[in-house]
Amino acid sequence: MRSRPAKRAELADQLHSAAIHLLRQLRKEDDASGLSAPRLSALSVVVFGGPVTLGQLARAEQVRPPTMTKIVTGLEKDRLVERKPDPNDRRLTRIVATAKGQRILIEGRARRVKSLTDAVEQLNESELAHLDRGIQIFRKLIAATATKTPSDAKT
Amino acid sequence: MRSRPAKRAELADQLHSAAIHLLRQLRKEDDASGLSAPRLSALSVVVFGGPVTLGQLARAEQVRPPTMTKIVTGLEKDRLVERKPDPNDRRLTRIVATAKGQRILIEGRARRVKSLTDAVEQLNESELAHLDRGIQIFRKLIAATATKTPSDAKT
DNA sequence: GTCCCATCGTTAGCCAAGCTAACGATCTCC
DNA sequence: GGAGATCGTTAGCTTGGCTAACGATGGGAC
Repeated sequence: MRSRPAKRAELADQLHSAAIHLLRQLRKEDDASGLSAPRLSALSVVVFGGPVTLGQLARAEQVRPPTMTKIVTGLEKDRLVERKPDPNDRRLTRIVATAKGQRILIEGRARRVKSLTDAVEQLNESELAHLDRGIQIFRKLIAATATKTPSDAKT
Repeated sequence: MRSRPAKRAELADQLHSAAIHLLRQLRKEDDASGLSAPRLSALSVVVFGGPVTLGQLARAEQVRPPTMTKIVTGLEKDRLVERKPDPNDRRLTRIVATAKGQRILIEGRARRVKSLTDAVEQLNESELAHLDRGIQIFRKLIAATATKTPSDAKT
């Protein structure tokens, strides 16, 4: 009894669909925090990753520099981060989180995933363990797809 | 050794982050198929859900009617779906998939999740089983958050 | 039968987030 | 010191969200 061949593609598909619907769900929580998913994610990198350049941030978030410029500008308007010119290389822009940014990140993130957290609370021990293992695999998959140079097929 | 209390929030957070990065990854595959995630998802409902009204489609995809109008208009321009007036109730717009739409859905979906499928192929039996279980829980969580009336906190 | 209201989808107009192309400023290396 | 690389921004486009408002249709109440 080998692995059912069709099952793997199915799993990938289910994962895809699940991710879409999860994010749609969570987007509804954004109103309260005022922090969209991209901003929350970027702010998280800044808060935990210390001062980073805009380019590093763009690479970390896997978007193009102009996109990250917009996101950072938005965060800056809300006083959540600050741009600081690098004294050694003035082409670079160091981005640091403000105190408000650090506080809002924690609160906002918690609020955004509140309904998800609530749902997780309902799980029993066994389910929790399975979820844990599943997420590990999940993350591994994402790392794999990321390194698989997605658009190389054209080359 | 009880469940570590912090662990649950952490898991929710990891799941959130993982979903964001997965979708960012997959978005890169869109170029090839020309089908973005929202269009793919809506087309899927039309193809497998038979003729549906625009309102039903909007509810199924959890977006507002005007948003779905845009998405359907986009799909219609590409000849993937057609709008058909309902003969019994002329307020309604029945949306049906064209033959091309059905074909493209299968191909596009496969291509979009190709890198993910590839990654899944690399998993061993044990990992596959864990992923399977994890996804079941995952879907259960999403269903739970959906019914938990996300924005009721304001009421 | 004729209003009155509910329902449905669209239009108009806004915003966020993604992209490419092009540019100015800066650094580096020869 | 000049040439070319690197960095971030600007400009301009697309898609996909939203709300508000509207026209058309349907269904009852009277």
